[in-house]
Order: sequence, then structure tokens, then C-alpha cells
Amino acid sequence: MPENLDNRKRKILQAIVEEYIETSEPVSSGSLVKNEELKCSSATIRNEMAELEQIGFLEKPHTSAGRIPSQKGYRYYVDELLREDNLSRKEIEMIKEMMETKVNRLEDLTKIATTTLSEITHYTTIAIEPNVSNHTIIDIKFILLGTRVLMAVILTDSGIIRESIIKFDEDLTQEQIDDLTYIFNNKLVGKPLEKIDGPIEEYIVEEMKTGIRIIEKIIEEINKLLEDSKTYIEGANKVIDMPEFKKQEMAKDFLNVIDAKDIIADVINTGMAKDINVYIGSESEREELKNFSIVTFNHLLDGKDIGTIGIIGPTRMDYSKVISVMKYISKKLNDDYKKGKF
Amino acid sequence: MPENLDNRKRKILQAIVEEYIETSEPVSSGSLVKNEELKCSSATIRNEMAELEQIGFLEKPHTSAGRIPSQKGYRYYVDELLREDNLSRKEIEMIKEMMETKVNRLEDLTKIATTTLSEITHYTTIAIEPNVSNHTIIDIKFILLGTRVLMAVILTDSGIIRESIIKFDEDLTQEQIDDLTYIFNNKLVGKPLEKIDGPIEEYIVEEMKTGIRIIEKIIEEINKLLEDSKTYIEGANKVIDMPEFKKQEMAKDFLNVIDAKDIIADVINTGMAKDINVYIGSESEREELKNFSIVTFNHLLDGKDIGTIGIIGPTRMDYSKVISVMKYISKKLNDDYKKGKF
DNA sequence: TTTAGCAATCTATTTCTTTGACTGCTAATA
DNA sequence: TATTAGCAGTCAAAGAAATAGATTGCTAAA
Repeated sequence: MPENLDNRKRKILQAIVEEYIETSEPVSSGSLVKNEELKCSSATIRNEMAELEQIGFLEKPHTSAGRIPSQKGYRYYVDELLREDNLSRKEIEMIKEMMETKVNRLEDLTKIATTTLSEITHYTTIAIEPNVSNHTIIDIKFILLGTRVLMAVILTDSGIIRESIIKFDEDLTQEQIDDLTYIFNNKLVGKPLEKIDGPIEEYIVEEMKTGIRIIEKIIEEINKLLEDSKTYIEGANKVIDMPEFKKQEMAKDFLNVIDAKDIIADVINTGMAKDINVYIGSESEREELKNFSIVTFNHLLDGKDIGTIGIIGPTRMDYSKVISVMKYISKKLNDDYKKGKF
Repeated sequence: MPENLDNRKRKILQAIVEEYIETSEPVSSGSLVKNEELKCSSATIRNEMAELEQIGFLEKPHTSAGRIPSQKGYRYYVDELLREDNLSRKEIEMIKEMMETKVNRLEDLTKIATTTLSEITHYTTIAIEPNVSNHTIIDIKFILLGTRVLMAVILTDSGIIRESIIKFDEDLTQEQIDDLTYIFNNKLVGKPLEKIDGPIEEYIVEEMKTGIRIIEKIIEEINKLLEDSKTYIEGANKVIDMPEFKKQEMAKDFLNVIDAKDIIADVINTGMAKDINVYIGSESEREELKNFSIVTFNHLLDGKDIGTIGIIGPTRMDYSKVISVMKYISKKLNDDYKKGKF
């Protein structure tokens, strides 16, 4: 439940957040007087600022400095004060141009969206493969590569293709492969792509004439394929010029997060799936992320989740710009899809 | 042609390089006197150091500091003075343990070697997919996924598998796929995996009954597959604790290099293929790398290059440890291979 | 050829001072 | 009651000066 702030407090908070995002310096009462919307003296603003600090929206680095937004302050700003139409004509042109490339796979489309996002926002971007468990299998293919190596390819209705190479200690015959293909398809096509469990495994083993070990291994590998959702990070160098990274500790935290990609995957997968998700500082409940914010959106086609795209940066992030770009890219991906681009 | 240094100068250079690698502080004549192998006074050492600086093996950060090795100094050290048996029993155990995992693909083996290397050396590791142009094709498979999506899988004699998904604007028939498979195999199996050129393309087009556009597209995609060699980087956070990264500029350079992986790929691909390759500072002729060294080895199985593995770190790098680990891992990969592990 | 000894050099550290940017409070004002 | 002017108090950041410490290069003697 967002506290109710009166109009002047809202204006002051908004002005502080925006000025701090721009300059990365604590904002003083004096500099706010220049804001044309605020028709009062610096003393009045000081009183208001003191109150905003009292209720937790602002903090002071030290007595004689200006104020900076607290995590709660950012949250209020994002939920209540943000402007979402923060894209210049030039930026829209850039996005359009960058996203024109033709691609063969959905994954490549994600890649392009990611690069675009990074270029426009100047933050580090993240792409996480979708959790495919609510997608429907439309085909499973097994291809024998050599006599002991099998390639399994799974296709889903949303156009996602996953493949895995499996090596055996014994020879496989083409006949076995044909059997496998038949039975796996029979049992799994049309079903949601969930983990293959005990009962299904038993059924398949029963149907097959040979090789329980082979089936076990295949199921193991397929399950592995379903579980792991790869995370890609791009533009790690984008952050280096930001003033917050002058502090060794923050730079260290950042590199650690970038390296242990699962930290980010974890946060995103446990989050709720809103249109656009914003995790500010320690809201993500990971110590390493307390100085960072993550903003993501789910790349949806026809209601199917085909991956999460996001950015990570300091809590002093240009939320307005980031969210504007994301909304635009998200819409464009869908429009292109409807126009049959993919 | 390595200059000839007398024995004492060699010892002094070696001691300076090793102490500087360990402490990252300029080495003084005084601290070298403690070295038991050097039976002379600090004054004598100072004279020798002055001469070593004269001929370019050492440098001074400023008048009243000790000496640090120059790039030329490191080079002499690596070529002439390096000890290669610099692995503790404990480290060998660690390597053995980490490399025990069973894998299905050669690529996964590379991944494991990379992780091991990073853990043992505490530097950032690099893996670059092999240039497959001298490998021989043993099979090409085309699999139809849906009516307009084709998957091409290429197998080489070295066990490398490359696959690509190709999307068409028109429907494909199974018959066409069978034709494609037959003709491509006929023409390319047993040949080195080079770019498919004009004459071959013409031949294939002639043989096929239909769809010159389809063939063009397939060849385009296959050629793309052969060209791009992906680069993976792991352990970027390993560097953060090194004193040299206190300097903003170096941290920036490093992140840029990590982000623009092709810089590294470029250096490695233009290098000569020795057993182990060491690029010190600006030897790699890329401005961004002037403060970094790269050490790589080629992962060879039966003489076939199946990928390059390496590390990147500051020029003040523990070359001895790095090279020792690499030799050990390289040998182990080969031994495992001969024992049929893969 | 080697070494002891010493002046000269230069960085890094510490301490002190100064400056300037804010705030918070008080008392006057509308 | 809400606003504001004015001013003392606080604190960090920047600058200046002093100090300490490390190391070299040179000279002259061994």
C-alpha cells in the first residue's frame, strides 16, 4: 500500500529522483528551487525533505549533503511517478533499424532484442531462456550420428527447438531409433513439456523391445534439457563509466553477479510475472544485488513465454528510459510476429 | 635472437620477475640480497640492474622505486628462465578430480578443462571453438522440422558436431530433403570442411531437381557455420582482486576485451600454433591488450585441432604456474582420449 | 671488480587548513 | 497556520605543508 503523499511532496520526490539519476550527486534544496513547478523557497523544500526522510523516502549521505532517494523512494517513483513515454524519435529509429535483421531461430530474435536494449539504454543486458514446461511438444526426432551417438531434437508449438547429443557405450541400430522415435512421439506429443516422470518412463521401457539403459539415459538427458535455462549477459563493459563503479566493492559485486549468472536467473524465476518487473536493490533478496536493480520483461508470443529479457544496473538507474524502451521493444516483437516476420 | 646474459644477470632477472609476480611491488636491490643464490652486495646488484635496464629488460616506475620487468624482460623470462614443474601435489589432485566428469560432447570436455584452468590459476579463461577447415566431413544430415524449417547437422572425423537451423519462405518436401542429403553427402563427405565455393554450388544446383534458392540458402548457412568460431569467457570476476585493477583504466580495458570477444579470437587465430603460445602485452598488437598477457594451448586429439583454451590476465602473470597447469591438462586430455574416455 | 657509504630523489602518508555546500532551527512574516 | 529569510553549525572534499621511508646512483676505497 503506497503511502499517500500530497502533491508537493510527490513533485519534490520526483524531482529528486530524476536529478539524482541524471547527476549521481545528492540533491540539495537549493537546486530544487530552480524547478519551475515548485513555487516555494528552499526553506520550505527543506522542511518537506525532512519529512520525506522521516517517512523513509529519502536518505542523507551525511549531514551537510543533499538528499538521495532510498530504495523505498525509488519504489514509489517507479510505481507512482514514472513517465513512460520517454523515447526520442531518434531512439525509436535506432530500435527499428537494429531490429530489422532477418533471423532463423527465435533465440536469435532474443539476441537481437538484447543487443538493441543494451545499445539504447547503455546498461548490461540479460537474456534468459524460457522455462519451457508450459509449452507443448509437437515433435521429437532422434538422429543417429555414428553408431553410438544419438541426437535428440524436441520441437514445441511456440517454435522453440532444443537439441541434445547423447553418447552411449554400446551400438545403436536404426531399428531401435525408429522404435524410440515412434514411442516417444506417441507418448509425449501434444503434452506439455514437463519432466518425464517414473510412470511415463515405465511405460516407454515396457513398449521398447530393447535397452532399458538406453532409455534411462535418453530420459535423463531430455530432462536435463528441460531444466536448464541458459543465461546470457551482454555489455558488461557498459557499466564501467558509471560513477558508482569507482567504488571497488561495487565493481566487485557486479563482476560476481555477471559471472554467477544463476544469481540473476534465480531472482527472475522466483519473481512474479508482471508485464514488466522491477527489482530494486535488496528487494531481490540477494545480498550481492543490494546495490543493483534489475528490470525485465517476458518475451511473449501468443501468450507463450519464450524468454526473459532484462537489464541490470545500479539502483540509480534511469527507470523511465529503461521501461519505455522495453515496452517499445516488447510491442515491436509482437507486432513483427503477427505480421509473420517469424 | 635472445641476447646472451651472463649467469648473474639471468639470476637477477629471474628473481626480479618472480618477486614482482608475487608481490606486484617494484623490486629493490636490497630485497634481492636476501636471495641465497646471489652472493653479492646490494651495490653490485644495483650496477647489474642498471645494465639490465640499459638493455631493456627492466624498467623503473620512478627514480626512487625498485625495478619491474619490461615486456622484453617477461619475454626472456618465459623463453629462457621459466620453471615448468610448478604444480603441487594438491593442485594435481584437484585437476584430476575436476576432470573426472563424464561428458557427451567434445565441447563439454573443453568446458570442463576451462573451468578447471580457471579454478587452479585464478585467472579468466577463454575457450575458442576450433577452426574446422582442416577437419574432414564424415556425414551431413538434413532433418525437416515442420514444413519450412530445416536442421542441418555436420559431423567431422574429430567428433565435432555443428548444427544449424534454417528457415524457408516455402514448403519443403521430404523428397527434396532426401535428395539434398544424398547430393550433399556425395559431394562433400571425405573432403576437408572448407567453405563451399562456386563450382561445388553449381554442381549441386545442377544435380538437384528443384529449388536453387533453397540450395543457395543452405550453402550460405553452412558456410556461416564453418566461419564463426565462438568464444567463451569464464571467471571474469577472478581479476578483480588483482592490484592492477585498482586503476580504472585497466579495469575498463579488461571489461572491453571480455565483452568484445573477437579481439581475443583475432589474436589467437593470427598467432602461430606452437605447443603453448604466450602473447605478452603489446606483442598481440592490439592496443586494448597492451597491459594484458594471453597464454593458450590447442586442444589436439590425434593431431586434429578441436579448440583453443587459454587464459587472460595482467602482464604480471604467473607464467610458470599457468604453463605448468596447461601442460598437465593438455596431456591429461590426450591420455583420457587414448584410454577411450571420449 | 666489488663494496661501503652517503647525498639526492621521489612517493606515500599524515596532518592541518581552508573552502564551500548544505541543513536545521529560530524568529519574523503573510 | 504555512511560509520564508537569515544564520549558525556541520561535514566532506580539496589543498598545502610537513614528514617519513624507500631506493637509487655515484664516489672512493678495498
